[in-house]
Amino acid sequence: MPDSEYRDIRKLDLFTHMADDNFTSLMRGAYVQNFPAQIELITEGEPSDFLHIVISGSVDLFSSWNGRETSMATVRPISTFILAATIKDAPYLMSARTLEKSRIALIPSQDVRAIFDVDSNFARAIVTELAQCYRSVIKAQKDLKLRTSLERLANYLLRQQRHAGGGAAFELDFEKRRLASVLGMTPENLSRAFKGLQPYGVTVTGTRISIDNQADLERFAKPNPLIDDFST
Amino acid sequence: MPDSEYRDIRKLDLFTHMADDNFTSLMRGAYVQNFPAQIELITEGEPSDFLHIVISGSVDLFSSWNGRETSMATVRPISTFILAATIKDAPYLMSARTLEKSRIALIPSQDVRAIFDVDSNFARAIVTELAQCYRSVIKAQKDLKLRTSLERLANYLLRQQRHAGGGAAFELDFEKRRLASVLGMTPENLSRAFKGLQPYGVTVTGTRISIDNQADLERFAKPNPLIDDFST
DNA sequence: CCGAAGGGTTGACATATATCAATTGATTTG
DNA sequence: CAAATCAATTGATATATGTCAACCCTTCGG
Repeated sequence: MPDSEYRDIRKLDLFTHMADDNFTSLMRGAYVQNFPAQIELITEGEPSDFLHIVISGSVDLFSSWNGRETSMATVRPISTFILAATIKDAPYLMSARTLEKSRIALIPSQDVRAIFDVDSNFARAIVTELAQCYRSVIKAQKDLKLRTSLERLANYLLRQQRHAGGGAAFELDFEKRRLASVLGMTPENLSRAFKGLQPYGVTVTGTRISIDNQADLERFAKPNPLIDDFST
Repeated sequence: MPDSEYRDIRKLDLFTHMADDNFTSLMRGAYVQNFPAQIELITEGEPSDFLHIVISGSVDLFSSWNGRETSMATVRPISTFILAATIKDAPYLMSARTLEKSRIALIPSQDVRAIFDVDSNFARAIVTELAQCYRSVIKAQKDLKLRTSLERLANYLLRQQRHAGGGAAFELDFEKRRLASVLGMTPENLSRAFKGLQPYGVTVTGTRISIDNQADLERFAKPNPLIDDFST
């Protein structure tokens, strides 16, 4: 693993406070691999052998049941995924596939659990990370249960706008079909939802979104930090 | 706090492995209170001052947005709630109200965080608990996104049946209106959904459910451990 | 340049779900 | 007991969302 990647991983909240020895030992057992797009990295139901870290590219976490499939989240660099399964030594609840060419580090789960047992700084970091993940899913659940698809899209756009720097125009960082899945609707419906937001000053050109009337859209979307603010 | 309650709390996964001193010190700062039914214990958005433990009775965790409200979960004895907010020292994402006369222990959040910092067994237990909570919400999310309301009800009944011991007949442990909210539908729709399950051998009499044709219902519900098994 | 493939869009339609209003039935309360 | 509540149900209807098929448009490879 190149030194710069090593340092980038070390800087993750999860690893930054742990003892040097332990970090080194974790990394010794890890390996890094480049994957092409559309590769299924893990499959739900399988035992959780590795903690994954996305170094570059992006990964879609999705889930299937009875022939249906839904996108649960997208993981972007640099962050980990399936921490909970690793810690609990339980089967993956979600599958993961690369969305593009991606570089992924794999740390054997048993190493993570072993270091977790001896390094209390690491254990504490894991607590914070899991609490964060938990709260994110709760927010997603509130979004799903309390809002219509049009409201979900409107609030997604406002979040994405803020994430992109706050300007009136910005790019979607999803393919639309997957955005639809993330938002819990069909691609056809997403298309109509974009039209449904036109009266509130939303213009779409390909993946470029322009919010022409910020106040109007916000009045409709009614964003709420307890749902839309991912930092708390 | 009576001795028996003290011991019951001590036996919770969360507290069972921590040092005696630390547990005692946690409990010293705690207080226990009896609440009547329908009392709002906490309100979403408020700072998380206390970790709550339900000793008896039951508590509904719910959330509101734009005049709508939804039930997120029900907490039954003996377990804790809002651990994540306590740990992160972040605002509650959900409100909580007693469903019946309930006895609740309140542990100051800062005590929990302080002991968490010095007792690594406690920290580890918190990790396990949070990982469990996280996975439960992911399952709930899959349930919501991948299933129709009829399928959710069918699978809920199968889970509840198992929880009640596996017999063909059992009691709902929810008021129907709240079950509807938990399952993400209206009470009217729940009523119709019960009718919709009649062809699969489900009989409803008040809160009593009878599953007359187990195989039929399972064939329709297609239960899946990665969604319906709460123990993993 | 052509044609195939695939994402995106659109329209017509089907289904699922919510809403509203009215009624029933059980439970509580004076 | 009777009145008052409130949950549960039912029917009629509206709205939201999904499905299917067709088409458009871009991209990519021969």
